[in-house]
Amino acid sequence: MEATEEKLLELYEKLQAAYGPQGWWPAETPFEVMVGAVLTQATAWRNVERAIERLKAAGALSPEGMARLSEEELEELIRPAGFFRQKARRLRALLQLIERHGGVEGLLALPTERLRAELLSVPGIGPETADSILLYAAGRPVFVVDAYTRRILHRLGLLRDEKASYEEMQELFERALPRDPELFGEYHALLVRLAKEHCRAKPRCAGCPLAPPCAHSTESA
DNA sequence: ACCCAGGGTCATA
DNA sequence: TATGACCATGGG
Repeated sequence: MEATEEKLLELYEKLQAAYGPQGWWPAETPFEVMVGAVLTQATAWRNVERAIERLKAAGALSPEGMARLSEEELEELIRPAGFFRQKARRLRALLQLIERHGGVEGLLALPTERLRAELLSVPGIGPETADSILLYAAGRPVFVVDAYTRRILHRLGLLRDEKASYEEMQELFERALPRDPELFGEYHALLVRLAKEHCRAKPRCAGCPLAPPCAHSTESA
């Protein structure tokens, strides 16, 4: 096994030992995961929770319930999540994809590659949002890459070229790790946790579970 | 008052 | 291909 792959496994074990299970994705249904995946784009999860709660209270946290809303009503409900006009459009486009496949179950039953392509065809759903849905709603062994992932890999010196694409980084993880959706889900959540816990902590590296050089430090190793 | 969140799209060059 | 502007709310 290559050195990089071993380090990715080591990192996972360290994070897991430090933080334990993260229990992602916090949602009761696959549809709720999909909605949350759109709402959380460039948005603090706290604000997404408010929006989700409002949708739930309005009976709009199901495809049927959401379909009953006008675009303006949907906008108003999700307002706390920010970018609410864009996101209302994106949710409605996602809803149409779901309806075209006879419901959430039908859509999520598609083969992984096909499902990914269908999700990416929805305006406003990019690689990370699509993969979050594949992993956390459909339970597929797909690794979710985000800005934190790139930053941390870079700091740890695990990125060959600085300009690795999303898919290249994804392949890196998917090659290094056992193809287990449970593990992928925890790993991604742990990377987010690491960033949240310590990136803005003061003092900066207090309690960081990683050996120095600290993975999230902006200073070069 | 500034910075940034569990991104993605579109217009320029 | 590669930057920048834009979307918008809420907390540090």
